[in-house]
Amino acid sequence: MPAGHDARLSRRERQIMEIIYRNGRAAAAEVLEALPDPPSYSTVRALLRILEEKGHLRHVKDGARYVYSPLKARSRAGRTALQQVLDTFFEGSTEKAVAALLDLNQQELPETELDRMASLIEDARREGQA
Amino acid sequence: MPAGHDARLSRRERQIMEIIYRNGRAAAAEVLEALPDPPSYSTVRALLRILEEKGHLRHVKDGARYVYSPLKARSRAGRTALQQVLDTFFEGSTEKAVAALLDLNQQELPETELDRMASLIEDARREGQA
DNA sequence: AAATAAATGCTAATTATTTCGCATTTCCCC
DNA sequence: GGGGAAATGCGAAATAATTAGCATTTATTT
Repeated sequence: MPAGHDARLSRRERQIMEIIYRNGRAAAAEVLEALPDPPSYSTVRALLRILEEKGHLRHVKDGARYVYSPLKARSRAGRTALQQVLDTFFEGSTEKAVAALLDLNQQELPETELDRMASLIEDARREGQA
Repeated sequence: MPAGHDARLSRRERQIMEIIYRNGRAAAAEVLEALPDPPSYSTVRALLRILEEKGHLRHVKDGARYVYSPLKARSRAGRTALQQVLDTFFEGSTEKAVAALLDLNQQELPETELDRMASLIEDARREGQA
């Protein structure tokens, strides 16, 4: 299995998967609305069908329409994606990635969140000693 | 501009960009070696040419061969990629992303690195107050 | 300087992706 | 339960991506 969420996805397929992970789930109309350079409704539906065939999505009926959600849990997909970014851009260094992450939202991090992150690091310290 | 490093890249293009970001720079033969489901040498060269035309890569000559490197600095590309992962999988929450990051390399984080990360958080705290 | 080795340039073909239209089904409301 | 609205299913055309071959250029070695 290669890198990324799934390196084998095509451009549109990946765009759609990202939209659905963001929303948690979505119907064709919502995906269409969120797509850059949006194609037709038919096109979106075709891609959703393909993604389902490939085993990346499933759907449930909600009235007349299909609501799609990812087969792979967001948390697991997120870990995979993070690992990929870590290896590609940060030489596998957790520290460098954390530094970049803190830099992203520089001014908007509330005290309480900083506190919790400090706790996370203390937890990791104790884990390491165990 | 859409998400990811560049959401408009095709599957192979993205694979190649990731390899070059990982290595810093690479010639065709090295890219070929690192590609999953490796195509022919000609194919790799064609894609490198395309990526250069599109403005993602540049090359310098090293003896007979071209050595390619990204036009966009790795640090900047890394920030963009992180932001994308943050928004797609962690609801934009820095805290959740940091937690996942610490979880990835659970047992392998040396004390000194944990110390430095704790300092980073303290720095962010001071920045926030400034 | 010639021969060899190793790289690139370009063109053309195959394959995959992306796209949309139209027929059909499903739901919802009166 | 009939009519309208809104969804899906399917098939097939157009576009984009991927691939490889062969001619040529560039470097290296003897």
